Amino acid sequence: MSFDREQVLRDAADLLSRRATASMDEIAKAAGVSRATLHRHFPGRDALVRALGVLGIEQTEERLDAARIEEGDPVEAVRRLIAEAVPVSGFLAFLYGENQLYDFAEINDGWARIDARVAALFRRGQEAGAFRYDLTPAWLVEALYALIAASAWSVQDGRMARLDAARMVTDLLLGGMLRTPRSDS
Amino acid sequence: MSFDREQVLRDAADLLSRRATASMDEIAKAAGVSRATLHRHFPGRDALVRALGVLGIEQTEERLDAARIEEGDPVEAVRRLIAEAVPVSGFLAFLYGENQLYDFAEINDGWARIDARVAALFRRGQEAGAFRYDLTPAWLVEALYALIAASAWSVQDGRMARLDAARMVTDLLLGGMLRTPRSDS
DNA sequence: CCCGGATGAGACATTGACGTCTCACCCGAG
DNA sequence: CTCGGGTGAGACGTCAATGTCTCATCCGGG
Repeated sequence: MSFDREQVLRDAADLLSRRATASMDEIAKAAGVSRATLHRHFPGRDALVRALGVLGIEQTEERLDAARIEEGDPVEAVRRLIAEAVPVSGFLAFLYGENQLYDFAEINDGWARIDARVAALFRRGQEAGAFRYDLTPAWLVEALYALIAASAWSVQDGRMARLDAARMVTDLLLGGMLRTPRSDS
Repeated sequence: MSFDREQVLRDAADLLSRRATASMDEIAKAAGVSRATLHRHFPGRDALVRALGVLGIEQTEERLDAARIEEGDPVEAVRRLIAEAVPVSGFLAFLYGENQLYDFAEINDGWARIDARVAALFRRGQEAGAFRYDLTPAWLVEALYALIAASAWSVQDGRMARLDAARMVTDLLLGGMLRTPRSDS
């Protein structure tokens, strides 16, 4: 049995995003390793959470890059963003829910960078006249994370098919954000 | 100094919905009472959480009743629902985030009742042709809770004005749910 | 096959949070 | 003013989770 660091962190994120109170023993079990092994690789809860945060930020930023959210039509950019974000929704759910729990500068910085990029996309869409003006970019960012996290949990609980997650989030979020004659009234 | 049970529970819900790991000491401080007093009224964490859950379910059901979500135009019923839910968003955020943590039958039953009522409203809206067919009622219920919780946290963090919360949630959620020529394509 | 590194299981010490309790003080009613 | 109930502060005992460590076993490379 060898230690797959990334898979362990992924499993930990999934569990901790649902149960922040999970013990190290429970996390180890969920990840399929022994507590001693978990401890050898992450010497304490803080170290585990830091590693989770760092990897989550890294992967999310990679996905934002892959989605090229700064380019092209903002509506299509949001579609690409969600399509890229959903496979790392476990990490995003952890980061979104847990950034209140731990005060690590590098995670806060990373989260702020991601926030800024996503908010800039929403602002760009407003300036291009595609998105509603009356929903603030800050709220749209918050809503994006909340819906992605919710979709991750629905998939985890078997209430949504994994293949449907991106479409459900996209349709609901974009449907709400798009500027229409109705939304301008 | 007298003990305002409901205010203490409200403060506890606000804290616990953000930090499920908060200690009883931290909860007591957030509620402005001593740990001993908190303990006298809620003899342990379980008792506190049970009381939170029961009060949260009770108040949410009262709000659903007040919103009369089973009556009238489904679009207007969703508006009323959100307007009534936002003032208890702290409890809802707690219930939504924490029903994974504790296994109390009465809270689970209450949550299931609320879920069923809200899902029935979304189904009614679909049958009336007002809401999209391609977003499942289960997803819409999930999204509703996620957005209400997100709005509560935004208000708590000072990123949204309390007075804007209901409108932000309503506009985004309804905008995404309403059936339009575009959504039918 | 051998060897070395990694892992799992579990024993045991440590620790922070919790539970329990006491006492001084406060507050409101009579 | 007195009295009784409630509260805050804090001391102290308890305990589950964590940290530390050992040892047997496994696995992969040479």
